[in-house]
Amino acid sequence: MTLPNKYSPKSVEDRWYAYWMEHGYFYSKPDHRKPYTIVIPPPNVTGVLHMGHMLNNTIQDVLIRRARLKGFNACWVPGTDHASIATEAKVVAKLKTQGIAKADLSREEFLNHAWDWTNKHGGLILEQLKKLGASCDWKRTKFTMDPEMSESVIDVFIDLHKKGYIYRGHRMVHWDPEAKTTLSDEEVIYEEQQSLLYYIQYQIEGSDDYLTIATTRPETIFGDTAICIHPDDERFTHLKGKKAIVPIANRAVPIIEDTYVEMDFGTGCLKVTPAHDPNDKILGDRHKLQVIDIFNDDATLNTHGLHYQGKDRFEVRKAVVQELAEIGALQKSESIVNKVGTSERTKAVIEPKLSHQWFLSMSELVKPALKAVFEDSEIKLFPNRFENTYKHWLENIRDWNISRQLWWGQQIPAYYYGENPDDFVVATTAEKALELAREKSNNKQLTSSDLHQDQDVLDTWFSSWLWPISVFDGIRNPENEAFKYYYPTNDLVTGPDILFFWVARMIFAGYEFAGQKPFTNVYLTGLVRDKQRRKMSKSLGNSPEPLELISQFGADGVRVGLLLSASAGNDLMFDEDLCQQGRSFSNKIWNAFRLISGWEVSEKAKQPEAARIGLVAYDAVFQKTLAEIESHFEKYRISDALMATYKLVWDEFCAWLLEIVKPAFGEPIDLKTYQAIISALENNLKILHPFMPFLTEEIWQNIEDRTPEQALIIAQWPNFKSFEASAISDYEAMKEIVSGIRTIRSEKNIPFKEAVSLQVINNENLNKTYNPIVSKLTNVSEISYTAQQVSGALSFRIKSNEYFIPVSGLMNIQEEIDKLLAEKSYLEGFLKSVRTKLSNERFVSGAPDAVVAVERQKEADALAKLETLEKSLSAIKVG
RNA sequence: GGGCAAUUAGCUCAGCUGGUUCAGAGCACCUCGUUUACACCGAGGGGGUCGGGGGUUCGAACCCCUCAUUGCCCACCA
Repeated sequence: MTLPNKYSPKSVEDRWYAYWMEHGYFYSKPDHRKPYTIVIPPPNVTGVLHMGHMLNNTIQDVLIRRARLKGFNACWVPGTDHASIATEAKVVAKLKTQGIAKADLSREEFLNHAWDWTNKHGGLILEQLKKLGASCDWKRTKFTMDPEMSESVIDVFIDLHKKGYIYRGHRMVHWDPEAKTTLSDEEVIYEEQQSLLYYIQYQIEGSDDYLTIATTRPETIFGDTAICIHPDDERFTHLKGKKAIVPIANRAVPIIEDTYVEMDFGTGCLKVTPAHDPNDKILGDRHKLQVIDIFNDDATLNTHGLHYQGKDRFEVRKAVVQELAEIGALQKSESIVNKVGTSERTKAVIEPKLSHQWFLSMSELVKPALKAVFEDSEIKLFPNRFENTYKHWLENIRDWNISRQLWWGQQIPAYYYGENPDDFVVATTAEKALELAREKSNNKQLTSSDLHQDQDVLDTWFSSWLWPISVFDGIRNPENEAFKYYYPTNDLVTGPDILFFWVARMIFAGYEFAGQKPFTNVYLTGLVRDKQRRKMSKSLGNSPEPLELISQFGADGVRVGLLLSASAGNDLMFDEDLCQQGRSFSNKIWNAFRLISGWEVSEKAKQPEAARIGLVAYDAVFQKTLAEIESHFEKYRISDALMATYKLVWDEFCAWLLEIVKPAFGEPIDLKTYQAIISALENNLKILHPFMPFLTEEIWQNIEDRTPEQALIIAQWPNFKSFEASAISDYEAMKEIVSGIRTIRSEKNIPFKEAVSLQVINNENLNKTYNPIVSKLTNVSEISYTAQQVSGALSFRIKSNEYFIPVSGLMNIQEEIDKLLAEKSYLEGFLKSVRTKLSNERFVSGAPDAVVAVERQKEADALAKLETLEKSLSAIKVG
């Protein structure tokens, strides 16, 4: 068998993915095993894979593959989200390029276009995930608008309405003038902006006097219905009970008094626009003010805007300022930093707007979600600092605006039958609604044409909050086998940006509709940024194309690269060098396999002693690492688990063990060693597999012919065995000796081929078992023991042991002396600090005995080593 | 304005209960090396007042106070 000296992922990855699919390893159905379940955070159905998805899904795949190897029935449910605002916006934009306006279409026609779009682009992202190696149970793929998923959403709406949690209200909500829909509080992002604060003069009715207000939104003067002053503000006592004239609009509005006004901000006078500011709305309610809405749905001005009718709000702002200046009503403007709400999806500046919307009362739903995290520890967040954020949000939660003025989504199952806003019923179908409506209205004559379904759809999150339940059909059919088996799921992996949108709400839904938590552990990943810490964005062009990265470095290389520096909750500064490292690692493993596979095996050859003891020691190191990896995973320290695996394979397996057992050139390897090495390699492949699925399966299948039942993906995780810690420490001491000899060879340019001999003063009574390894790795022909300093030799010291390598020819005595003196002075300093500590009575009496003993040991070691140094110095000077 | 977190080597980050894991890892860097798996390699090496200041303690990267810087979350000051 000849193998290329570089691992080429391209030829391997598709082949193994197809093999895994063909043999159904990803598919899960309930059985006697314990389940391990993850539901994917469903990406937007028309989205494309970005680096955030790569990170997020790599972590999920690592967890799933590991669980599979550990004997769990692993089930990773994939799917997509209909993302109402984003998808509807895309469809609207696409129609626009075809010259079709949404307004010209019926709801049904529009939805047909939207479904076409979804079917065309939908699921592309899931195909991309396959390139990454994601081992999802594709047979369970769900879409939040699948008929049964939508049905669950409607059922839940009706249930909550019955319980009295859902209500319809006339409220001030966040209006996105671009998407022409309301948004929930969470969908509004406040951004700091440099704005101008305008000082505008309003004439007092029936006088030449005027007052000045300060505002950042002069265009809303058309909606002014009062001026407000603080009742205690002595500057304005004379204005009480009077009226002011709104400039341009030339309307008189009352001057009201309210303690809400801050006397030191602006001028102390506030214009009140109840239709366009939440605070003004409260003031307006309190003082029974008129409400004048001046905007159309797209934030152009309506008839109240007079000659500005039909123009956009920002355009009008400039024009109004101009006009105010011309009529002498603009006193001044000054620069100010304020926060402006923008739409999370469209980035449009939000307009507060009064309208009828559907709300979900949160006060009851929140309770079990708080208890689950803070009392029962049923759910854990990683890293746990997010629990604070979670708590704060839950404790201050406000009712959830769940209606959206869109068509793409689940239409609200409310049917109106009368003039009154309360004349509606809620039902799964129009037929049932009619029945209910006849009952409620006491009007048996009502017909279906008298009923009108609410035109709005539900917030996308109102379907995705059911995801862990609804993917197993647990809403409609809670007794089904799959739901009972897989729910609650185990781990959720997602970004902190959707902690409120999604994670918290899934917890609400879990307790409310399934009576149980939806998952146990929430792993919150960081954001993937570029190496200058900037967010990845299309406009900056700093986001690498994931599939290109995969073709460049291999999926395994990219996975390793992403995971190496991604600790939970911390942002990841992505750098292609990381993928480079991942690819190098792939190649290293590949070449280790090449080496092993090239060996000729002899049944007659005897196992060398070096190989025998090397294998024993490696076994202990492997077990120790296995335990470490386990502990890292328990704490969700995935990058640490990977790093421990990386070092085990690269350093311990490749750099040490393989060098120890490697037969001489042209020589065969003995069967016993060979078998042990294969077994060690196989164990390594198992623990590597979650991180690097393709490469490991490739090597695994190359080691010998395997049946589908023997595939690595479903192999058994290595067993834990006890190991002797002392074996490891002796082995580590051996490494120090090897390193000491290599250093001398390197410093003195003694080539490896030239054998040297080693003489040892074994003060430490070091285990000689490892001598064969030392000899092999450093080409030491003979190791002998002595009690005397050796003259004419280069030396190094480990603890109080001294090692000599006699050299023929001249050696630089002064250099050796300097080296010894430097070591001596360092040691003296060290000894002094230890002794200072030990001579401190309070340390000796206060510190635990073990700590004091350690210090005394340090002192003894230092003294012993100093003694050997002194001897060497005098010996070398004499010599 | 309120809250949370971070600050350790050139970069990215560990450092868990204060003491043998105590100043570490990986990458990068420098020197050397065509040793029969791998230059996507090997051997060796340099590099940090643990953000500043104060305190507690026998002992502090770690606990407390304070200042600074950065990031995130929340909040209706026009």
